[in-house]
Amino acid sequence: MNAPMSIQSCGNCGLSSMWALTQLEMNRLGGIIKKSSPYQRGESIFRQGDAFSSIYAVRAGMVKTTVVNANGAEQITGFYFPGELLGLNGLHEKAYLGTAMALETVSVCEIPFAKLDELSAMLPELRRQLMCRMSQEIADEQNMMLVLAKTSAEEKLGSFLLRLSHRFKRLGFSDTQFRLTMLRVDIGNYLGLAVETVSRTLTKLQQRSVIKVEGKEVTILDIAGLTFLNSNGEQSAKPIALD
Amino acid sequence: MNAPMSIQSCGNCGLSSMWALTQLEMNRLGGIIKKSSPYQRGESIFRQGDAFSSIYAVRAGMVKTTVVNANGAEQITGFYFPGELLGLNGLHEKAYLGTAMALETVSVCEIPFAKLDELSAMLPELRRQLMCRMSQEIADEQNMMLVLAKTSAEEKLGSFLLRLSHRFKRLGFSDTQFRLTMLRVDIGNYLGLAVETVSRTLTKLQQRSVIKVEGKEVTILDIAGLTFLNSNGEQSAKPIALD
DNA sequence: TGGAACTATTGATCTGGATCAATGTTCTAC
DNA sequence: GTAGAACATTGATCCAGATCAATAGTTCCA
Repeated sequence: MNAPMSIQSCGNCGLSSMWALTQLEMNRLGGIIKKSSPYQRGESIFRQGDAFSSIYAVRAGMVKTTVVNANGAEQITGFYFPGELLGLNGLHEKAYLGTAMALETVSVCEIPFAKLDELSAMLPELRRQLMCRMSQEIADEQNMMLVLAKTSAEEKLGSFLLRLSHRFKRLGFSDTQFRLTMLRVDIGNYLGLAVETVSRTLTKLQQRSVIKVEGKEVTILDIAGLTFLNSNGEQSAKPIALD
Repeated sequence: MNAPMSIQSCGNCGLSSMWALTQLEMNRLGGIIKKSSPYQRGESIFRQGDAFSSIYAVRAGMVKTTVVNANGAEQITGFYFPGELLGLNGLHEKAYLGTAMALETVSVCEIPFAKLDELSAMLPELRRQLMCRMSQEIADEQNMMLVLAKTSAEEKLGSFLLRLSHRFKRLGFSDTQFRLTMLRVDIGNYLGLAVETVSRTLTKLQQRSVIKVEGKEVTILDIAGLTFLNSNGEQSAKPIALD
């Protein structure tokens, strides 16, 4: 069983399966969705400051979102998988608060928000799904805040790998063997660690036979070991919280 | 000009002014809102794991939300001011993902979510406001992630104080003099710092005449100095991002 | 196919903040 | 009021991870 070279979702924007909409609802939604041509690695889907008009559903490939922080440096705010929504944080500002950039060849569905809003008045399930997605995004970020606030480099990387694992599984891929689409420097940036620390920590976990790392390919050998990590590299009593 | 002993919002749950609804909409919304008796310090409004049924609008006083993390320790996920909404992260799980606890005497409005959802089908502006609030919550948390991921103790505390300052201002209070309702240990927990570091950093900022601290009362003396902090305690070129 | 730029790993050193410890201060309840 | 508990500050020490530096491996394109 090989890890995929890149992740692809199936169906209409990956929404049909994940949104649990009726056929009628899907058809109506389909009517407002625009499929755009694929983005190549490094291309941006929208940019910080652009006027907000649409949210985007990732169809295939991975996307990172970044903001330019106080010092003019780029800070990564998230990685997005197929089926996930981009741009949900721009509603209230009428502008995108960050830049969404393809990490590999990516295709997305553009969903004009005004139309989605109209439609959601008529389709209760769509409205609920949309709110649930936003709720999930809030919950997910709170989870990430926990990781950032409390943990050692090992815990941060452990949680990071577990989160990726869960999301790959949700997409129907192996949850024990997958590809780190993003660069080491991106991981460090996201987790608040120096690249060197990311590298060293991956090596350390490999030496302890918790994971195997070959370039971008990662295999989780001991998921319990990864789950029960604590700041001393010892086993802790309870798993690291997820989702 | 004295700092308030506790913050109180005016109007119907503080929603009328902040939600920009028509009188009709407010009346309809008012019909489904329950006002509960005040909570005393330390009392919880809802608890992690409770079945999700309502969101809550803070009317008066400050609230903290916490989750129990992997090690059984309590981790603070946010502080909430009057006018802000609690429980938005529970939608998709049908359960509250954390505990909301009063930091002082607090009153809230309970808004049953099922009814709010129904109503939002009919009232476009209400629907939009609700989504905007969720969007804002997402944006706010991303901002917090930036603080947690990148910054030194000084930057973290600087950003924290600035965020508080902005929110007090939004409520119509002084943005340069206010009361830290939460304990030092809460601040440390929230920011991923030891209590001792919080204390030392506040002292350091005071010695540099950026702020004045007297117990829970804080005065911002040099808002630019606080804004332009970077990890060296030097001035950086651009302000720390907010909201 | 070569080499320039980018990416990753590993080593050596330094430092900011955690931790441990002691003391001071502010609440709260009786 | 006062005692005890809870909270906050300050000092001393130590270590995880940042930073600096060198090298090795990859990718990309001319």
